[in-house]
Amino acid sequence: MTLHLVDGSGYIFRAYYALPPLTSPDGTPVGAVYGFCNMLHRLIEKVDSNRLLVIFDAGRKTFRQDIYPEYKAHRPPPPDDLIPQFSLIRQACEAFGVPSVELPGFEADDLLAAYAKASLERNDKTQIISADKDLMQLLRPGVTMWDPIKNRQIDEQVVFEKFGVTPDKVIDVQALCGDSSDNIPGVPGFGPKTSAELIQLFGNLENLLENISEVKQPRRRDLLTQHAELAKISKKLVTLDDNAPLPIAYTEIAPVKVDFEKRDLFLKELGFLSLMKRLQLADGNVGSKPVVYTCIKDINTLKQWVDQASGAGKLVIDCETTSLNAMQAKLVGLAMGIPSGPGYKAAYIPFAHQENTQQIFLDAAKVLLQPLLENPAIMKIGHNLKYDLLVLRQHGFEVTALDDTMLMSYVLHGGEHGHSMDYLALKYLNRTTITFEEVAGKGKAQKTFDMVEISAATNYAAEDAEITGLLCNHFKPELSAYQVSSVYELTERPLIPVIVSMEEAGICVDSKQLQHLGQDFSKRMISLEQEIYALAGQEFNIGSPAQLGEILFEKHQLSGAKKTKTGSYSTDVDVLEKLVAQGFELPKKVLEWRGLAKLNSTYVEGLLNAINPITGRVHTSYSMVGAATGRLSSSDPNLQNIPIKSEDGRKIRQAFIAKPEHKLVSLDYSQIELRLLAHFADVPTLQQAFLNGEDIHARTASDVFGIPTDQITPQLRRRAKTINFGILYGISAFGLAKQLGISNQEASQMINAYFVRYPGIDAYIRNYQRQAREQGFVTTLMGRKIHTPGILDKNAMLRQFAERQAINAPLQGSNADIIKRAMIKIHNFLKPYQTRLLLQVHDELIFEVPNSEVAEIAPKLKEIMENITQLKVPLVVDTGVAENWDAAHG
DNA sequence: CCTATCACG
DNA sequence: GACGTACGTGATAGGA
Repeated sequence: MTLHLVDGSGYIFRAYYALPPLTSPDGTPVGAVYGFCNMLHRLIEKVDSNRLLVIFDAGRKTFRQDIYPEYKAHRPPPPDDLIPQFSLIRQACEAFGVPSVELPGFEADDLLAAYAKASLERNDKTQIISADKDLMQLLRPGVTMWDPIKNRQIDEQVVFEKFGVTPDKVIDVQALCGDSSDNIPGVPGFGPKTSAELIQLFGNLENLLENISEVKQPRRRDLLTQHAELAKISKKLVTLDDNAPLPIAYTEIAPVKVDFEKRDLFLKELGFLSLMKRLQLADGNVGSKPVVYTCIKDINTLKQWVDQASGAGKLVIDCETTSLNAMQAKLVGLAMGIPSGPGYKAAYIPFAHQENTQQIFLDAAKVLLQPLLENPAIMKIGHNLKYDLLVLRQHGFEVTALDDTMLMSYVLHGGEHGHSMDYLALKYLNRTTITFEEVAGKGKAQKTFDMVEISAATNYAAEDAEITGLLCNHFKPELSAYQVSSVYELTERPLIPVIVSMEEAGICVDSKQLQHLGQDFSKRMISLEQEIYALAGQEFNIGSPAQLGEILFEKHQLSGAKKTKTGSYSTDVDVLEKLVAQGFELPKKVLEWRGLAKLNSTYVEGLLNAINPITGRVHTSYSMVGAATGRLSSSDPNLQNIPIKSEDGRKIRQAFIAKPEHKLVSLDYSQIELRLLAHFADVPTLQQAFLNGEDIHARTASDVFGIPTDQITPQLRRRAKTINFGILYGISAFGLAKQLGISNQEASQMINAYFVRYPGIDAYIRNYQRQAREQGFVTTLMGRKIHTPGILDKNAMLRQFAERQAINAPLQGSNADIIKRAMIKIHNFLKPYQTRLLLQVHDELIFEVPNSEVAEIAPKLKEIMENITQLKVPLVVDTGVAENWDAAHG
């Protein structure tokens, strides 16, 4: 039986800093206690029915201060609101049935060493649960260490990366290089590299000190001779005392046994009711055997699973790959789930793990799997199937008949919460899943999935397949119960293959042209920099808002300083433009510089880096659940925010080109959200204006300002345009005033005039806000529900935010519905043609059309888009055909 | 890792 | 009476 030794003090500080400062009903601070209970619970589940001992520091004074008074002397005392929590945390251990110890005069680390020794003497295994580097010296056969933060085993390899030596030499290295966090001196001037090198050569500190003369470098010899005593003291300080007396005898540490009643009483007293409920739900899992997943390593087993899937008529699939970028991901394995009893059984097929054990060849598996995947009678269930489909297509698979649990969650709960599998598993199935980070690590050391051990990969991947199946069972009946079947069946689900095709197609970017642009921008930035430094009277980092704010508002004492919410000076466009209006040259140059910096880093460099080396094109990734309103979002790279407004920006857009013998064709819905507003709010004047094909902003200017259309100046038209957009966003007089640079009063008068001239708008706003208050969501043209949590919040700010969302969401969301339906219809229409849909930018579709098809296709696409639905106003689509995107957009 | 800024509809 | 103040996204650089 393994003994698990927990570094309790480490846990306390981690819990304290990870959580906001909660208080119990009686006002005691309990944030750290809460976090500690959570961690303790996870530990108990992890160690199952093995032995667990939590070890704490007893106080600040230990034998080490007698050796060296400066030891840990510079550590600040614990925060005030943590002090009362120490004893509560010891009570928590007791309440959870976990023994804990501490010993005055010794650190927790010494007790850990002593218990590990006792365990070794009896040939038991010890698992230390801590990330503390000072404990790494204890590693040896039989003593292992687990980092609970990074969720990984700390083995010799990790220790070597940290100290440059094996665990048995760690204390010697620490003695030489010291430790600033514990205030251990070491040899001044020696860092980790030097120390490790010397210990490698001499074996240990004592041998090194006896043979100082053999050290080659004179400086090192001097330092060692001079500070030998400090090194010896340092070694004493870092060496853990495994002779510390054991407060609880080794044999009395019993396996963990939770007294649920006692635990719940404790949690209730501290006000942790939701935690208590969560633990109660998990209680059934403690000590129970985990579900066993199958690893499919031979063709015969695979055949059995394929046959069963065939019989069941449904199959959960989940691809494991080397990358989140589907176009570049290599397929490493495939998890399958098949209905079994009330749940699912699940298996994992490894194809390409680096591990040197038997795996199935992808081509062999393909023979069995392909008929299943392309069979329209067998539903393929997945979570974010768009990704799996794209990966599978790159490996020669075709997949039809889809059900996607992520999209089900999206249509049921859009705006309410996220749609990641881990989150949904916890919320709807009360299941805590293995996270990707748990199997692959995180940060720089993160492994790609092919480096993960097959056994761990099986547990992770098969669990995902099982969870996906269970989520499908959970959500599928709800779709009709909540009347979102049609959005799911007619919009979201059929959109999957459309997006797959778009992402796979990618778009041509002229890299030569981009490089030239980059050079031009860089040159201009350099000369601007010189001018800016001259104007500022010093050099500084122009890209740093902090430094710029300091120069403008402190050094040069310019007026108009505005603070951001963190208290630093704001230097955004609005602020700088105000300064420019006062006649200052510096902010003008900075704005120009910023524009170029943005274009260069985000677009020139960003796009050049995004060119796929194999296809030579740029493949964005669309998120189908990124925006609560039903819009798509685009990332890696984002192709929905390519510049268009500035002259320089348009040059970026010109670099998006059609392939040879093709044209880019852009079709965009003209004023679609205003048309939807005219439709929903039933405003006769607006509807008539759209029916007449009038300039809508001029019309508004005429109506609001009471001036005939032919006398509208560009200035008035601009104001009307701003108020039109303002209405779409849930306007306030303040917002409009700020946007137009007019007084609140003038803005208020404009809004009043708007409501008077356009009866229906006011009712529209009140209607949707009422729906949001009564039902918690608003509904779009095609029945999509967009949740507006916060609409009843007692915090006025949050509530008003939700009220504005309730105004905007039906418009933005209906726009999304319309263009998504158009995309689906067009995708099917285009099957016999070479024309491909490449991009979607919310109200615009961009196609790559062979020259020979342009004349026939362009009008047909326009017709499909305009007739997707019948509103009280016409939908109008503008078409542009050209070699590049800028020219095509018109 | 978070904040400020800025690109788009 | 005060407070904050237009909707929805994603990428980058700086700085703790």
